[in-house]
Amino acid sequence: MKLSLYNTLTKKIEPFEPLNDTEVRVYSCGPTVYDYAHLGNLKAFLFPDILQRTLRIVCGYRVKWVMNITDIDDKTIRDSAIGSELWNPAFGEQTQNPKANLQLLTSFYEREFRNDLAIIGIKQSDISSMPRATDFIGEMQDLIRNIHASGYAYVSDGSVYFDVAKWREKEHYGRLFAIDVEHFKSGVRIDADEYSREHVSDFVLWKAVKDDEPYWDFVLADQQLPGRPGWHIECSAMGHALLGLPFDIHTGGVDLRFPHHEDEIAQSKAGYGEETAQFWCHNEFLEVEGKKMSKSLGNFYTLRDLLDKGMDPMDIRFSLVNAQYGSVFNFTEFGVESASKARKRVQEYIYACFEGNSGHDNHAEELHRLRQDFFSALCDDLHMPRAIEALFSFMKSCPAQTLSHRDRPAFLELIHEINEIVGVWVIAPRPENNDIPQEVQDLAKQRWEAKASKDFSKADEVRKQLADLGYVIKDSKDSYTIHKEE
RNA sequence: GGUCUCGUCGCCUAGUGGCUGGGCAGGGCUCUGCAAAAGCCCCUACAGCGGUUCGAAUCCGCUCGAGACCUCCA
Repeated sequence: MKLSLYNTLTKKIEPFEPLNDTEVRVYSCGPTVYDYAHLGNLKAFLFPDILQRTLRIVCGYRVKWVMNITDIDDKTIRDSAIGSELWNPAFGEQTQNPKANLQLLTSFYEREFRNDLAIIGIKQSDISSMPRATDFIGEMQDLIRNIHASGYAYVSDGSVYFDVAKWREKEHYGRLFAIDVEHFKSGVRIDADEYSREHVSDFVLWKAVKDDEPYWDFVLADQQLPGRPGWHIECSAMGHALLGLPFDIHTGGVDLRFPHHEDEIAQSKAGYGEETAQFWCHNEFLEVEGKKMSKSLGNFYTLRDLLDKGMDPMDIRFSLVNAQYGSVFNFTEFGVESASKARKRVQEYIYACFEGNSGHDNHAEELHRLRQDFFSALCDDLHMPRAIEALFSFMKSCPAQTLSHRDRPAFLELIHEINEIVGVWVIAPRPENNDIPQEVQDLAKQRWEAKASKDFSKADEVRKQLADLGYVIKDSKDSYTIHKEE
């Protein structure tokens, strides 16, 4: 099946065709590792996860997915600086060497980030590489030299800037984001990693070293320019080095359209003479309980915050994934509960397909329609809500007990494929209560026997004992299950 | 103030000129000593006001309301 995607370059949903026939190359702007991943990060990384899974499973492409790790920027420097209140002993002992301190902080958060990815079901094995910016300083310097040689960069006070005004004489600047030319201030230089679009200005490619900050030696046209890279240059260099330009799809949050991605396009074109990517795809932000997530509103959640609240990471994944990436998503606790119930219903259906007797209805047609509807919804700009709807509609019209011995394996095969993308279910028979202590299992058995012999006071007494041990018994018609109390 | 998006059943999310979308909550039933779980059934909405049309939640206009960006954020 062919995928269509909204392309920020053209502001249209366009059919996707790979640039070469060996593999689809995807670059995702990854995290700046100065803190734990928050909900918004998760949404931003679940989007390319669903994208690459769809490209592989539904479209049948080989995919090369690169997600960078930004381990050098204003914030990582600030938080790792000597005297920083944000220094956490878990990073290790702070040294007198700024570069070593930076590395201690970023490697800590990078480990945590990789762990968080695993927790929400983004597989390390699906990501072909997660390059660190600091491992590509040489490539960035080469790129800056190229840009300088082609006349679009100049040196000022030991820093190197991109000459946007000059670039605009030749190329369209503002391809991803409508830049207000009225506010364009020619020759104004911006040193910070981020800046207001009201002050579109020359952005920094290389920042001159400051006291007590990490730096790398750099020679540009016989000038010694010790310093460190600007924010935008890393993605240009790593995308070029690892995927080659132009590659197929570049993803990131909507906030990155400008200036980050706009500048990436300009740099790469100026330095490499190539377009960056044929598709630029941006995920919308999420809100929490109807409000923008922010530290000041107190609704700012990291993944670990949510796990501490007792949420199941698979419910969080399902909740976030069951939304179209391009729409603002309202994350609520009730929404996670809803997602949890819905997810369990599907899981019950799957278990039921392994249990009991087969029905006699022929659901081949509905199965075919489910396959068609689910995957075509995904192929329409990753429209997951519509895809999931197809699954529930199927379950409604075809209860598990009615599936014939032929339909059951067919359904399981299909749900397995679906799960290769959604990734929140277990396609296997209901697990035995293996992790339940023997003592608890014995008590549960005693209760069942007492109940069978109509000794209800004994049965209730044993149930009480089990409750004290933290276990709940759920009876069905002719058996029971033991659950650990949450 | 500027730019933009959006208002769909109690809540969340689809749809998009005609055919009662899905999930959660809620109600009923089945099962059951009780409880829980599970399953089945029910629950006819599209902010308001005009207009276009044989027909609009879906197109156009206005009004009201909400949110986002413009400031660090994915």
